[in-house]
Amino acid sequence: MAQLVFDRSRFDPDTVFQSGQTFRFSRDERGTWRGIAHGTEITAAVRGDTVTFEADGPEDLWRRYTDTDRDYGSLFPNPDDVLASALAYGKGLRVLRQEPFETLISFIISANNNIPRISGIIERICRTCARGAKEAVPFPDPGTLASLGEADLRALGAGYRAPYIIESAKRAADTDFGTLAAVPYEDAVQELLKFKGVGPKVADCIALFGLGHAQAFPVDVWMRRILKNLYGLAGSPKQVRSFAEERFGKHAGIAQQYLFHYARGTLAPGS
DNA sequence: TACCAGGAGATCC
DNA sequence: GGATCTCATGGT
Repeated sequence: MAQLVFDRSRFDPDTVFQSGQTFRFSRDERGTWRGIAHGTEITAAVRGDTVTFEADGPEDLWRRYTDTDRDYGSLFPNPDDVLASALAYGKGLRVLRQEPFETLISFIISANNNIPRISGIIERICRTCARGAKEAVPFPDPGTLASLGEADLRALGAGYRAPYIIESAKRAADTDFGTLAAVPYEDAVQELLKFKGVGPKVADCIALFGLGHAQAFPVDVWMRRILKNLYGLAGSPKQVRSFAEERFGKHAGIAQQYLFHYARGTLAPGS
């Protein structure tokens, strides 16, 4: 059993697990978070300013998963006013390093969808693939998921994304995600775009959350919202990405996660 | 009822 | 290359 103890300013489960990058965690009455990642059950208990993170497996895996060895403060030495506010607002937020296949399918489901529904669909998929009554069920491997029928996935609420999920699961079975994590960001995105249901935004989410490409900058409705309202920039997703690359540098994706969280917490929907 | 949600595919030019 | 329409589903 690996046990990691953090100050809440370094890893805050209340922020990380509600930030829309993972969909498999929930909080109990006592404030303890439970979920599953890399096929392993995780608990993260909050007591005052101390966070105790526990999971089976090597400590290295969970240090990498939580991205807690990296000093985010040093990544943005001279943030502009907006980013400075977002960094302060999201104190304790981290960009998780998740399983590529789970990230791929989760963000295919995320397209034109909302976070509570995404979580529900994923949970039902995991439960269906597990066929058991265990409390926590892992995310299925590509072969198991691909063996579900399109009708099965529609019955679980996936809607028109059902065929995308099956096709992409089949393709993932023949994909070496380790290689995609090692090649340059642009090359990884080109490869990810070959999956059905993966466009520019979803490809960036997979590159950032699943492959560790910190320069990936997913542009969604919230990002366009914050760039329009707080930066006065109303351009296409492509223009927004080039602005982000210039403004936030090679760790733009980490800035993006803070800006996303900040926008959802402070800006009005539809603004 | 119409609109929205961490968009993408298909089809148009 | 960009503009436009449609795509399930559940919540407001």
